Amino acid sequence: MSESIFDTPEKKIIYRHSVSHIMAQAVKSLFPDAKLGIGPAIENGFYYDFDTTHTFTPDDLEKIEKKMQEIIKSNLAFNRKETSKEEARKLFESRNEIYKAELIDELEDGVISIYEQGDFVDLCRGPHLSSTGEVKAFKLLNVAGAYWRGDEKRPMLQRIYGTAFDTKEALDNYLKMLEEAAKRDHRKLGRELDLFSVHEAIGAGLALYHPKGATLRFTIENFLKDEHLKRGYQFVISPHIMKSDIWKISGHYQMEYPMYFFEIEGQEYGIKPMNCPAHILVYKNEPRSYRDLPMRFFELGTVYRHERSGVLHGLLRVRGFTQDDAHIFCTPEQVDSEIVNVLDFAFTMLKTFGFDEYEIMLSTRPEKYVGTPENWEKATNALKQALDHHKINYEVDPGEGVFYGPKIDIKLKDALGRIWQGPTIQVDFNLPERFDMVYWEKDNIQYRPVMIHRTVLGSMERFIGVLTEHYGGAFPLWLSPVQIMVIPIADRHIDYANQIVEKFKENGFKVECDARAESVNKKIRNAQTQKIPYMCIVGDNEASSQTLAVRDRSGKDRRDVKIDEFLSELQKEVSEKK
RNA sequence: GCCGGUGUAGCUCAACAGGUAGAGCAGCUGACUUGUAAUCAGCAGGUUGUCCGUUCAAUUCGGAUCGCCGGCUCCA
Repeated sequence: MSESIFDTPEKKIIYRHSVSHIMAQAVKSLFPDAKLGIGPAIENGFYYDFDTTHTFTPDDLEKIEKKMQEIIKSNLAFNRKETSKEEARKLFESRNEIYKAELIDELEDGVISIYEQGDFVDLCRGPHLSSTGEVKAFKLLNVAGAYWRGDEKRPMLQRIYGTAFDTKEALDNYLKMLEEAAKRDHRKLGRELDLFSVHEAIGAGLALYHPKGATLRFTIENFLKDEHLKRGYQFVISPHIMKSDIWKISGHYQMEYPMYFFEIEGQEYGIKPMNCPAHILVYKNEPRSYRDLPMRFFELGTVYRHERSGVLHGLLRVRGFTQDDAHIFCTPEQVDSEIVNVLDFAFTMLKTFGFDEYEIMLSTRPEKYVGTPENWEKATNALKQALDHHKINYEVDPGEGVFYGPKIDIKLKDALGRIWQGPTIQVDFNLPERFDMVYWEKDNIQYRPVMIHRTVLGSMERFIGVLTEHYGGAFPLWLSPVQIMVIPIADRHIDYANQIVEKFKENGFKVECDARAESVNKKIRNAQTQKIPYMCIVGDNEASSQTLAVRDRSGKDRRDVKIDEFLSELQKEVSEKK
């Protein structure tokens, strides 16, 4: 056993949870009317929810921090007490803690533990530190609204977030890490690297790709298309608007899916939020035999969804986005192998793009569902087996499947560790039914095909956003929108620089020439801040010997490099996608 | 959508307690022709997000609205 109070994940939780109690005590002493919500430890910190008529300001956070310091200084013991449910209820009701009383009501009968430090009492399972004086370093970070019990129909409380460490240095390092992460924010890099923009005049959640952003996207899309062809997918293309009739068949209309609707000559149309109905109609366009299956239809399908204004976030959450969408129609027997293949596809893609950190969730049958329990069981098992087949660690998210089928979600992290859903594999029993899809078996009987919805990147927008943060804007050569910057030292070297540029272009590289009448230092600095992988600086030496001076973005500098040798190096690097 | 914050030049930021806006970078012009992270000088650039209100006077105060930021809820 270690003496440290902060060296395992469990101990960190105890420590931070204790700090959240100290914060709650401080808040109660400064704002006695504040009612307590819940106050758990979370990854990298803690929070506590309060219901009070006072609105917390940044100044308040400082005051609360001061109070917390006092509490820590007075080294109050955390005392555990056990009591009955009724006693506990009485206690918290007498203190006007209606939220705690509600929590107690939902606890099972029996012993209930409460924790006290000084005059502060909290319903809590514990455990805690032994006394407040053990806390060495903490900081309150921000205040945000949060619905009581995460239910938007219930009151909104004020949540104060904070973090705590066992040393001042560790706290400072964490705060510094947050600052560094903010520099990798794709919204900041998107502007600095001239990748994309959003405009109030165009609308929230609607991104414009600039030439460099579009180049990056095309590179990814071209690669995606090739990979899909290799894996037996066929391309389809569908329109952006479709009559409401089809959204009634699919059910989006009745379930009030957040779509945009409008009218043309008295006929109502909806802008597609999904591509599936179109793909289904391609399938249904003629009779299908078991010999045709599986059919895999792929589309870079641009969809629009009315996302609520408060959820929009750079490229990571937008209202118009392009999914790398495909629908696989197969026989029940083919489901297993199709899922294995899709998972393999998704992981191969993530690996290619350098992602090694992601979370995988298997979402099972929700309360409201269509299809038979047997089919759900079968599909869920197919998903499980595919995960096991790839020896993948995953978590089960019980009841979080879509109403039409279970799914596997792969979640990617942004620079700050926030989680965004990327690739998804969903088994669907609903739409084949609603659209009355069939195929003819050997026995000349019609059967219902199984449908699998899947993306391997998620959406181009979200993927590019996460990818930008992942690389901090320094994309590997094959993805870089500008791969090489040629920098002539003086005007007399521009001709040679242009020859070099042509040579690179002929070989399929994305190259620019900085022929401005600026200093070499400035041009290098510029290319450097643009995170361009290679700079070719050319002056008298290079022009006379037909060579290059190559500087890479790590700052390494090589002289007298032969052009053809450099070209083949570049080609190798691109083909390796490193 | 909800809670809180915020909105000044293309970008990053100034402008004491209301007195009608300033810098650096970027841009343009000129000079310099440069050897591995910012050459110098000049010029230009804003009805302070928008609308309404309070006031002799609003970037500054109040309201509404739009956008953005942090959360919550919801999702690729």
